[in-house]
Amino acid sequence: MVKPKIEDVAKLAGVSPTTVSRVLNNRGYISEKTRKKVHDSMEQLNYYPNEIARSLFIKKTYLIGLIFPSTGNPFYGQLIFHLENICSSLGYKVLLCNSQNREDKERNYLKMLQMNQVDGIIAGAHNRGIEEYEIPMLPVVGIDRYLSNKTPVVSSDNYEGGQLATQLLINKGCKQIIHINGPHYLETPANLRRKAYEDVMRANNLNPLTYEFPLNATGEIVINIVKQIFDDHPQVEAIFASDDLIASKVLREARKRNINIPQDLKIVGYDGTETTRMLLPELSTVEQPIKEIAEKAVEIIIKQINGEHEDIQLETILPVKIIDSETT
Amino acid sequence: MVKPKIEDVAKLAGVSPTTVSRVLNNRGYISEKTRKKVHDSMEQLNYYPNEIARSLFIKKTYLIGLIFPSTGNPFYGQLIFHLENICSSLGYKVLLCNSQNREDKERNYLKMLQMNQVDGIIAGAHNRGIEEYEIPMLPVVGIDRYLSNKTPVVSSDNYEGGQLATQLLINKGCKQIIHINGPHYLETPANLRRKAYEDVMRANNLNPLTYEFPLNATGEIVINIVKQIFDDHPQVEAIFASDDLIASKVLREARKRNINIPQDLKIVGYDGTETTRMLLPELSTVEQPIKEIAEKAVEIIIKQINGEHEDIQLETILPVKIIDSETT
DNA sequence: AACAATATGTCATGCGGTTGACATAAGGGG
DNA sequence: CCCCTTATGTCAACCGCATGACATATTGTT
Repeated sequence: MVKPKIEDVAKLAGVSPTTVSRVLNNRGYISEKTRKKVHDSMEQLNYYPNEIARSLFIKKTYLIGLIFPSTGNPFYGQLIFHLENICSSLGYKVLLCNSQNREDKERNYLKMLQMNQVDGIIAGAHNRGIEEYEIPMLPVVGIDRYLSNKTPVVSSDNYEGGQLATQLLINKGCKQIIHINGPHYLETPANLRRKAYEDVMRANNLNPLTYEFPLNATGEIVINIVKQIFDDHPQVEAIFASDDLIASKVLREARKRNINIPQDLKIVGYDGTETTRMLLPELSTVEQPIKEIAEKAVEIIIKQINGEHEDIQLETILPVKIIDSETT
Repeated sequence: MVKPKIEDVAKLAGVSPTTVSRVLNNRGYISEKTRKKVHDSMEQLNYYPNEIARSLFIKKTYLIGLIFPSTGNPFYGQLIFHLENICSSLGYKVLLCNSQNREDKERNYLKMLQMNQVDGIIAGAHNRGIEEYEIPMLPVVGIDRYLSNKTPVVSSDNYEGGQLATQLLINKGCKQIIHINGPHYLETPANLRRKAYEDVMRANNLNPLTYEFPLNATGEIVINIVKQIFDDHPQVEAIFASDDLIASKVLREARKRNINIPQDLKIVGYDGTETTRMLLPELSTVEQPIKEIAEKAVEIIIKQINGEHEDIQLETILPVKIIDSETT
């Protein structure tokens, strides 16, 4: 029992292959009677049109490649969930790639996606020095990453997020506020969080101090930096971490050191994913509009795919929301 | 500038299309000189072999479909990460499907995957009454779900997990132990957690008591049930939740009620994902071997794809590990 | 009765790549 | 010098489906 093809359906229905194809694609004149006959035969044979063959002919796969560091990360997991969801509702399928922030992987995935003739790529991972994202004729959208100077980017308002977080802490009377961020050299809009923090600090005549952790930070590395911060600055009043996982480490370490939260130390994280909000609702954080980011990204990629290049803006920035919870 | 094809490469390299194909597939005799010429031409033209065309001919796509409720969930997010990772290392690509536990979605995805000629499907979502998983000629593996009585299943040792958790609580002197679980009617190996709990309770002359929450539980529903448990049984000594997210709600509510943990109330969750361990390391839990589950599942699907049906066992059960942390 | 609209069939071509059959040519070994 | 191995080319068929061109019926309309 091999897979049935159009020919088999036609034979069973007593019509010509062309007629079956016409039914499948709603082309030309088809009577209700034969339409039914054909559909019945397809069901009986358990026939499913071969999308591969179809794609080859129409030169379109309805496939979109997603390149992100890892679905295991709550932020990317939720983002990818929404991306897939929206794509699926529009008839697009999704090829998943976990780049793990590794340049070699990213390159290979890029190649693979092209070989598989994807209609577009949405990427939220990017190691410097991958110019390969400038792919002639292939729509690409970046999420929180500048992929090339022609690639549209969607991100939340990282600068505003940094402002909101820093201002909140200042408003609550903190002066010694430390920021923890990823590596500086990475050219991502997320760097704006740090810039906003530093700007706001200076505007308030306060000294900014940013600790950096290396990329691909393991939990170990992060906790070491957190410990170091507490050791270096025992009188720190607030810590603004550039993501919730780091913030949770800070929270953990502070509790271990019997520091009163929020009286003696205030903490603000970043992302506000469903998972974090569920597991750690007490954490104050800057919530990213993950679903809206996904919607925008898909909207733009579809526009590109459909050749509507006019009304595509290169940069889309969505508003964030600060959640003033129990750690502030 | 359309996409180059073999013919274009051949022309540029000054050889015949067949020769290019020979280079690509390492067939027949090829001199090092022409091999280089061909590769140079491919690079110059930015040529990538069209996998769609290739797939059509060789009747194999190297695609594997993944159907799970949501990448947003930490457990599935991590599981999918590993699945994709392993598949990718074996030359397989992954089509992602978020079924959201919805029967209609699941059916559509199943159809879609067949139309796209996937080589196999790994599914961890299953609504009762979908017999469509019995797909002739299409390898399928279930993770923690019985998909059909011929479909191999991989899961962690849910019974042992339930035993370990319950026994731990009993060993620590608890008598009033309540269990929270998903709906009973769902035929999943996870039901064994409940069975183990009830068995162990009875074996110790204790009364088991299981609270069920409906499927697709929103955070709201879960927190309501948790509140109800505390209202109904103020003197409860321990709660064993069938996943960490629920356990976190219990923990949260207990703190809100100023119940001392672990002195007055002990809590054990289930799953032990990286995210939970990071955000809520104090939570005692039963850790599933997520990576190993993924490895087994892929191993089995590949064996099926390669037609090695002999040494495939229908049920694979992997050991769990209890983490005795601060909530016990 | 003439004509348009509807309904279906036949046939050939192409999407991009693979493969087998067969031809041809150069070079090396005996 | 003959034969075998190596290296490459030509050609046609095929994978499953879409599509355009064209032919042929059967209806219904005026």
